[in-house]
Amino acid sequence: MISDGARTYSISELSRMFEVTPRTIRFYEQEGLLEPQRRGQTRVYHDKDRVRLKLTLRGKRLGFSLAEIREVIELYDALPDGNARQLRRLLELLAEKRTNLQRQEEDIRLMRRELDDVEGRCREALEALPENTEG
Amino acid sequence: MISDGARTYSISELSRMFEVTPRTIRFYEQEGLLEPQRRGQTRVYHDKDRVRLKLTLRGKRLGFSLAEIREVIELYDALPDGNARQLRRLLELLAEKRTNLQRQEEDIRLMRRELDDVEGRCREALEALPENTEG
DNA sequence: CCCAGAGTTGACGTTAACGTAAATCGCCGA
DNA sequence: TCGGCGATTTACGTTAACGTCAACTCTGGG
Repeated sequence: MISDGARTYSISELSRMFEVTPRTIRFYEQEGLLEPQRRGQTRVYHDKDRVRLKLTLRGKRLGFSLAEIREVIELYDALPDGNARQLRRLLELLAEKRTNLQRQEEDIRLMRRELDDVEGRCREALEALPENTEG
Repeated sequence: MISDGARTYSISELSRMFEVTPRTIRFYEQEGLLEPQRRGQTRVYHDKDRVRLKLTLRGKRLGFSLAEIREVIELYDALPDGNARQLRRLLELLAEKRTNLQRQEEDIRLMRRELDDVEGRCREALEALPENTEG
C-alpha cells in the first residue's frame, strides 16, 4: 500500500502513525468521524481519512467531545452545497469554537504563571535544603 | 458569611460563583482537591479553597484529570518542607505540564487556521446562494 | 414549638470513550 | 494444504466525573 498517487493506509498503519489503537479508529468510524472504503471486509483508508483522524485527535487534545467534532465535520462535508440554514449553523459553531479557543489561551496564560510561581518556590525550597551534596 | 478579614463561603455560594453543582464540589473534596473546615456537619470554605477550586476548574478546561491536578496540589502543599525527592518530583511534574501547554498552544494555532479556512469556504458558499434576500 | 430551607450522607445510575476477549474470516508463503 | 498473521465482528467490561434520589439533621424565624 505504498504505491503513490492516491496512497491508502491499513488500520494498523494509521494506528501506528497516530499512536492510537485500531479499536479507537473503528470506534471513531462508528461515531461517524471516519468513512473508510472497504476491500472485501477490510477497511481501506485514504488521505482524507488520515486528515480527519488528525483533526479529531487535535480536537480531543483541546477538550472537544467526539460529538462536537463530528458536527463540524458533517457540516463541513456538506459545505459547498449546504443550504443557508446549515451554513449559518456552521458559522455559529465556528464562532463558538473560537470563543472556546480564546478562553483556553487565557487559561494557558494563567496556568503558566502559576507554574512559574510554583517552580520558583520549589527551587527556593531546594536551595534551602541542607543536603545539597548530590547533583 | 460576609464579614471581612477572613471570608468564608458556603457550598452553595461557591457553587454559584463557579457555576458548578454542590455535588461537584463535594466530589472534589472526596478526591482530595479541597479540604474545607466544618462547623458542625456543615462545610465552611475559605479563600484557600476558593482558589483551589478555581485552579481545579481551570485545569479541567485544559484537559487535565482530577488525579493530575491533585498530585500537583498535594506536592505544592507539602512544599516548603518537602524532601528533595518530592521537590524533584514536583519539578518533573511542572515540566510535563509545560510541555503539555506548549502542545496545546500549537494545537490552538492549527485549529484557528482550520477554522479560518472553513469559515472562508462557508462564506463563499453563502455568497453563491441565489436567495440572499434576508439579512 | 414547629417548619421551611440549606446542608449532609449513602447509594445507585449514567455517559463518553474506549479496553478486552472470543470467535471468525481471508490471504499468503512454505 | 496448512498454519499464521492481520483484520473483523460482537459483546461485555471499565474508568472518570459527576447526576439523581431518598432519608436525615440542623438552624433560624415566626
